[in-house]
Order: sequence, then structure tokens, then C-alpha cells
Amino acid sequence: MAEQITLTMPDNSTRQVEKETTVLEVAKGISTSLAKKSVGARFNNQLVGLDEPLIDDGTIEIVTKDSADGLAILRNTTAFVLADALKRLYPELHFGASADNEDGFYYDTDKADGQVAVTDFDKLTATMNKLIKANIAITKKPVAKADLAAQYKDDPYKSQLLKDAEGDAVEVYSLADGSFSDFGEGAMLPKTGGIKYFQLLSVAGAYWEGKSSNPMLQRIYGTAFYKKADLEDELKRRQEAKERDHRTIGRDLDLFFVDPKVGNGLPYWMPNGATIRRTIERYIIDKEVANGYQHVYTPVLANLDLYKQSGHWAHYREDMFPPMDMGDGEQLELRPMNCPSHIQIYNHHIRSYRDLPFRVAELGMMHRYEKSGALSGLQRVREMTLNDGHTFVALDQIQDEFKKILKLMMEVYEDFNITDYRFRLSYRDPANTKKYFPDDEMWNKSQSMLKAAMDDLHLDYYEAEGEAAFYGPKLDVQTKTALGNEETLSTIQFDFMMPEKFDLTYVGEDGKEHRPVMIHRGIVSTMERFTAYLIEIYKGAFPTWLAPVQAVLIPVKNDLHLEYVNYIKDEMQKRGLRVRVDDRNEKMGYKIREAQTKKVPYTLVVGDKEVNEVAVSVRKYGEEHTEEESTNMFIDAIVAETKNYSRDGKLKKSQESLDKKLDIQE
RNA sequence: GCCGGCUUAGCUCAGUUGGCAGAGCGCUGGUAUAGUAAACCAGAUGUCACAAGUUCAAGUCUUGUAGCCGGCACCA
Repeated sequence: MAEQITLTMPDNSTRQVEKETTVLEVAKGISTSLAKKSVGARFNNQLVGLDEPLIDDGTIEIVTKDSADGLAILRNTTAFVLADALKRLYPELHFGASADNEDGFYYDTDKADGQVAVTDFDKLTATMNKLIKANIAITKKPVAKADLAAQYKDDPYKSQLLKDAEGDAVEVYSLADGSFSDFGEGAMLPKTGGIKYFQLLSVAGAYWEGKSSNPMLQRIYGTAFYKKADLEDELKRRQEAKERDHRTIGRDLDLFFVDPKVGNGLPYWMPNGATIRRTIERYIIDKEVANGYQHVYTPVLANLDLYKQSGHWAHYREDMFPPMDMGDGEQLELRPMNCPSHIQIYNHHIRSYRDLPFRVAELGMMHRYEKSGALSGLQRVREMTLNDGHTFVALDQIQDEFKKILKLMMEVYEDFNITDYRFRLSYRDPANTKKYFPDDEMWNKSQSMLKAAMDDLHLDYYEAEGEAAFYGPKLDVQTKTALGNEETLSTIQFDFMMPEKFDLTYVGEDGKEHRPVMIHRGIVSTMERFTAYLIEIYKGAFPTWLAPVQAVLIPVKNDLHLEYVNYIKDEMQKRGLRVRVDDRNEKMGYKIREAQTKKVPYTLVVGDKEVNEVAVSVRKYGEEHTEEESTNMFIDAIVAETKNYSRDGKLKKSQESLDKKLDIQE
């Protein structure tokens, strides 16, 4: 009898099979329906193909088409076929890295006589389709790195990838007809015909090994699915993402603009956008004052020495506006960050332990000379106003203050209905400590303190090395833009360095001087980035409390109803509501349509019936039906709705549940 | 900053082998006076991104510059 191996299934049951049984045979052994759907397996946590013979005991999970792993196998195979097509069309082309991700895949290329461009996609797609139609088997075998080196000797990137691969051998995937082969990790489908629906999407430059000092390759992006509908959904999703883009909506709703002729990355806020921003600013200032912060104003200009002392000049000189030489030896700098300003506030008086935690906040305007390629709408700009705050604490207050800030953050998220985010603990890069404040003990201490605080609160997070600020580790709240790019929304940063550099002290209970710790924190990011973020999550349909115009009043007939409409307008304005009367010479349907396309929360129509009943006909944004409401009741309801920051006037989660989640005892 | 692409009216876009600068929406004026997503008529849109070059002639071809878009790198 042949040698047996033991496979452990996901449900912990075990199964004895002959050694060298393939994944497909294992799947068939479980059920034919599973075998039909299967495209590989996760064996001892490694992705393997259907033809993989199993030779050791291990855990196995059959990978089906409808799983993320199944898509990874498909996309890996599609990237392989793309590479084959590229090589057929451009024999001299060199390959760089390749990968699949949650949206699709990419393959990096380098061509001496002009890079691959989107105009090549038709030819590439046609060639790929030929290969897919031919349904060629893809075989896999391990080849010693030494044997493969000669084949790639003229290809600098592949040679490097080969050298960097783990072990002495790599898996080489080949078409059965011998016309193409490639090496790499990850599993593939057994035949090219397994690729059903793919699309090449875009090309973009990407540095070799992600280092800007290296040459730039051309990255070809694509995606692939097993089902036509899934591919169509993905393409539709990408289209909708563009419609959600804050730059598009910002223009359509007349919120802001950037005119390169008067300054790149320097946005102008139109009245509508300014109203949203002002509402956010008032909200967050009130919220912070209620949470013990003292709001201040500090100058946007300071002597350059301030930023030399803080270390910003040494670290970020390239991204700061050049200093203004005043001719008498003084150099003034547009501030790139507010922390040194708040340090001046702290240092202005002698501080006692009784003053701590000392919380100072500001909507601080800053200027950074962001590189031209980084600029993007309101998301990356050269002048921005940060919801900045610094709290100065004693060592033993760090944990408690951290929790308080986190609680404040979560309350704010609830008010804005922000739910899609991830916590990231950002540490320094252990392989490149030069970038950071040189004090190993400080780093180890503050990083473990941060992690302990998060663990203590039982919050999920992921850790990222190399993402820390130069002065300390941070908790970042990561979100995604409409186009899927990651960005930091909120941040809490521990800083043991600035207090040293500025010799900050407080007088302790013992009458002696002690060194405080600084916590930098931003809740709603910059006004620019946050507004962009809100535009995208709301798709321009702002909740009533934020909407630039909260209600539009439309008289059925101007000469009969305008008087009453103006009365309602006055009543609403007295209650602090933003309301507009549309008395243009247009048909009612036209005005209603415009109110809807401008995403005004409430459209109020007034005619004979309403005048007689002291009522309004209410139509909510996005809804087709209307409701008659007494004018007073309607005004009371909309006032209540704006007061509790809600879109629909519904009650929000209780305070206790938030406290419990964060484990905060007052 | 880097690689690729793009740039025509306020917006979305046509514009043929080089031969008078176009449409829809929006805007302006007028007519119509209305019950829940687009009334009708008329009118004005403009340094075809900018600067050179080729040509009898350039929105169109060539070169350079800027900006924008996608991504990479950066992001205190």
C-alpha cells in the first residue's frame, strides 16, 4: 500500500490520503460540487494550485472561486498571461515586480524604446485573449536559482528578484508548449483558459523596489474575475468612485476651486464650501472646549530658529516654503506645523502639576511646499488649516489622556457618521533609525506604552513600522478616499522629544522641576482634507446640520404665495436655519429638479393648500414622496435634527455604550 | 519630484487627408404664470493651455514649457 499522509480540514477533522494525491483529488474526495468550484488550496497556509501533489501531513483548506484566495490565483494567472503577451509583442522588454491585490493585479515593465502605454492595451488584450482561447496548460516545477540565473542575466530586475527569493530554488511556471515561462510565488490556474473575464486598466510609473533613488518602471494595472457580472460590477464601482470624487462634487455644488494661475494647491472656498467648513470649525471648537481644551490663535509666521530648534527644518526642509530673508539678518518662515507654536503657549508661564493635563488647541493654518505630483484637490494642498491640539501631561497621565482623546475622537466620528476606518500603530523603522530621534529607550518605551493602551481598550489595530513621526510613535486612523487611496484622518502621537528640545518643565508636588510629555493629536484632520472626506462619504448629500442650504422654499405661484413663503423663510432664519427662496420665473418642476440635483436636504413647496393650513409640503432629498406638515412642527423638527447632528433626526447610540467600549471611568 | 496620458465655451465633449470654431447643458434677455425631476423663443460664449517651429495656411504636424489626471515616491 502507498504511503499515507494526514490532512487536517478547516473543521479540524482529518483525512488520510495517499502521498502525492493532488489538491483536485482531495476536493473531489470531499464532494464533486466542491471540486467544481475549487481553484487551488491553502496548504500549510501556502497557496497551491489544483495540480499540486501533497507530500506532507498538513492543514488544508480548499480554495474556491468565490473567495479572496480564489481571486488571487486567477489574478496571478492573468498577470502571467499578461507577461507572456508583453514578451510576444516586445521581446526586448524587461519585467519588474508583480502582485495581486484586492482590486486586481499589476506587473512592472521596462522598455528601452518608450514605455508601454494605455494605447498598447488593445494589442495586449487581443494577444492575451489568443493565449486564453488556446487554453494552454501551465506547468510548475522547482528550478535551482543557479540554473535559472543564466536565463535572466540580461534582465537586471528579474535577476535581482531571483537573487532575493528565499531558498535555493524557485517555482517556475511554464506554458506547456514551452513558449513562455516565469518564476514567482503564489498559485496559478491549471490552464490559461481558466481566465474568463479580465480588463487592463491603467499604466503608471512605479519605482523599482519602491525607492525613489531607483529607476522608474511602468506598472500595468488590470483586474480579473470568474464571473462577467463581477467584472462589470467592479468597472461600475470604479465609475461610481469617480462620481464620488470630491473634486467633481466640489465643482458641481460650487464648494471650492483651485486655480493654478493664482496658486497650485491653494484652494478658494466658495460660500457653499465655506459654510460647511465654518460649521465643522464651530462644531469642533465647541467640542474641544467642552473637553477641557483651551483654544488659541498663534501666528502663521515665525522666526526660522523656532523650526530649527524643533527639528522640523532639519527633517522637512525640502517640503517647507523657503524662508523670507528680511534683510536685517532675520529669517521668517511660514509655519509647516503648529506644535512649536503651542510649545510657546505652554512656556509662557511657569506650569505646575496642578495645570496638567494642559490642553491647548487651535485651527492652525500651515503651509507646506508639497511636491507638485502630490497635489490633489483638497486632499493634498499647500495651505491647510489643521484641527490641531497638544496636551502636556505628566508621565503617569499618558494612558488616561490617551483614552480621553480616543473617546473624543469616537464621539466626533459618531456625529459625522464615520464608520469605515482602521487603527494603525505607527512605529519607527528599525532598519532605518537615522530618520528618527536617536533615543532607543524612548522609542521602546513609548511604542510599548501605545500598544498597551490599545490592548487595554481591546481595540483592533494593525502595526506599521516606518510610519512614526520623527519625534515619536503614533496611533493613526486610516481611511480611504473615493479612489481607494489610503489617508490618515486622525492621529494621536506620543512625544518625549520636543519637551527635551524646548526644555519644558512643570513644578511637581515635590516642588522640583519635572519634564512633561507632549501628546500631539488631530481629530478632524485639516479642514481641507476633512471636507474632502465628508464630500466623498456623503456623496455631496450633506446631513442637514452641515448642508450649505438646508431647505429651498418654492412658491407654486409667485404672486399668490411668495408673501407666505417669505414669512416661513424669516421664521426659519430666526431659528438659525439656512434657507433659500426660489422665486425665479421657472416652472415648479424645474426648481424641484434643481433642488434635488444640488442635494438640498429639504424642498418645501407652498401653494394655496399650504397657505390655508399654515403648512408646508415637504420633500426630502432623494425621496419622491411628499408630506404635508404644519409649518411650526416642521421647523421644530428640522431644528432638532440639526442640533443632534443627525441626517434623519433619529436618536444616536447612548453615551454609556461608548464609555463602556472604551472602558472609561470618569 | 518621477513615469505615462491628457489640455477646444462655465461644464461634458465633437472637430475628417492641415483650408471660415461646433453641439448639448448652463448663462443672459424675452414670452408663458405654473401642484412635485428639465416650458418656448432668441442671444452671447473662445488668446483651441502657453511659447517657438514647419507651411501659402496649424485646433490639427514638430519641439519646448506649464497645468491637470492616474500611479510611484513623499506626507511632521
